[in-house]
Amino acid sequence: MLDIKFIRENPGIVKEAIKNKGIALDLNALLKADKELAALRQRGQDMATEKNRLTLEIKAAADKAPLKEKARLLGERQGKINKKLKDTELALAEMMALTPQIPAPNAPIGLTDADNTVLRQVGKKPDFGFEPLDHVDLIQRNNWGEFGKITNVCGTRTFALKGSLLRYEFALLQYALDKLAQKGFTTISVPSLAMEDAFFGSGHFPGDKENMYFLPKDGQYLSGTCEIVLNSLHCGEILTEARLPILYAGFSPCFRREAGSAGRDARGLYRVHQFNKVEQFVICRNDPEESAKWHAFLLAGAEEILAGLELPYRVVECCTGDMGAGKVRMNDIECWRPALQKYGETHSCSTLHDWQARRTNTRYRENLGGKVKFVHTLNNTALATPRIFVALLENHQTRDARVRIPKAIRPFMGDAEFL
RNA sequence: GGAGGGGUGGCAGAGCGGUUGAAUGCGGCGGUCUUGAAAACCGUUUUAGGGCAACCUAACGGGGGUUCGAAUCCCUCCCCCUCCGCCA
Repeated sequence: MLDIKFIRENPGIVKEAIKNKGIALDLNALLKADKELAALRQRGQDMATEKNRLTLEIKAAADKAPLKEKARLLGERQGKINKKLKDTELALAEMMALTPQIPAPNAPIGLTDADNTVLRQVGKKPDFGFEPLDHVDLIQRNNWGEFGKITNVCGTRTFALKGSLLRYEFALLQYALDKLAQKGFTTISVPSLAMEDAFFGSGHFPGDKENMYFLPKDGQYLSGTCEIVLNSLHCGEILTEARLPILYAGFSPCFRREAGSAGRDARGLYRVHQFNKVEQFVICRNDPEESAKWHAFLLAGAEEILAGLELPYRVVECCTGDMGAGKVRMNDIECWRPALQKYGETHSCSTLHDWQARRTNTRYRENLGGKVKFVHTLNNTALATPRIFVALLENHQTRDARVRIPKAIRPFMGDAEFL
């Protein structure tokens, strides 16, 4: 969500962003509703002033009846205006919710990930000297998981991990949490259940509703990332500047319906309905330079984790259409998948400036001058399981279908060298 | 699931139909005093929209209603707390 004043003053810039992000929003209709609303507000306010004046007169008057009747009639007219005002407000709010953040000038322009550009490639792709197995074969050979029966019991895109692979999952999550704690993050586990407002606040609603599991008896949704909850942790608050930045390393199980991706990545652990994720989340001062600094910090955090996992990866600059409505900038990290001979997304680092903060009404008071401003928010994956297993198992496999554990993880795995 | 009690400014906590946008205390900010600090004292301190300004309007968990007038009464939803029941 953008500032209405910014939209009034920069309709051209906003129209450009709407076009480049492929958003279905008629900005002219929005501006028209905004004008209508201003006029209605003025009329409503004038009537309220008059009504307040009458009310005081009634209180003082000896004969209240004629004044009361006058006030009642005014109230009727007021009701009509207020109805119109509410309708217009609602229509405007719906359009405002769709207004996109302005993408950074250096973001590639394009509507699909085909227009993303590769920033850098890191690490050496493994040269096996044999035909590598894919992660599903490795799991089945070692009896590390279950893909067949479990889907009969639990549905599509579900899985079970067994034995050392299950232990590996906990080790990796612990590794990521420890790493972030060392970097100054507050580690925090949050519920996967959340109420609608949180999904609106993060920007996942109204657009991405189809991708959320809904629990109709309770009116709650299952979130696909703990960003949704972390983003609302300070909603409605006015923080002191001294409290910023707030760094959260969040953990939660994540749920995604994967609506619209039927048949895609159907094999294995890459795209599943339920997974676990450690997420980096930053709340900072309203300052683009400050945001840029934390963006680099979050990206570096993910890359340090991948370095510890000894995985080859590349960093991608996402184009306008791929980054999502709220984002200024988005960098995906894609890890190498030897079996498919291609890269697959494992991390996503985003700068949103005050776009989410406006939706959650999260603000802070500046030290100097005491001005109240919206905070900036950023987020990046730290580590998501089981998706990371795709790269981890395939890249570290041996000729005899064993899997090597990266040195950094061995302390969490009883110092074992192999799974 | 059953019974009850609550949600008010940065925080604590009054108000329970009419100058209450809101007492009081704490905290914050400015000042007096002091070599400096503390203490004490004085002043100041919600947010949002409109207006050059004086000022006007709105907001006491969300939404709706009653009334000339609602933080205060009614309805409804959400959240928190206590007790009972059930439960990992």
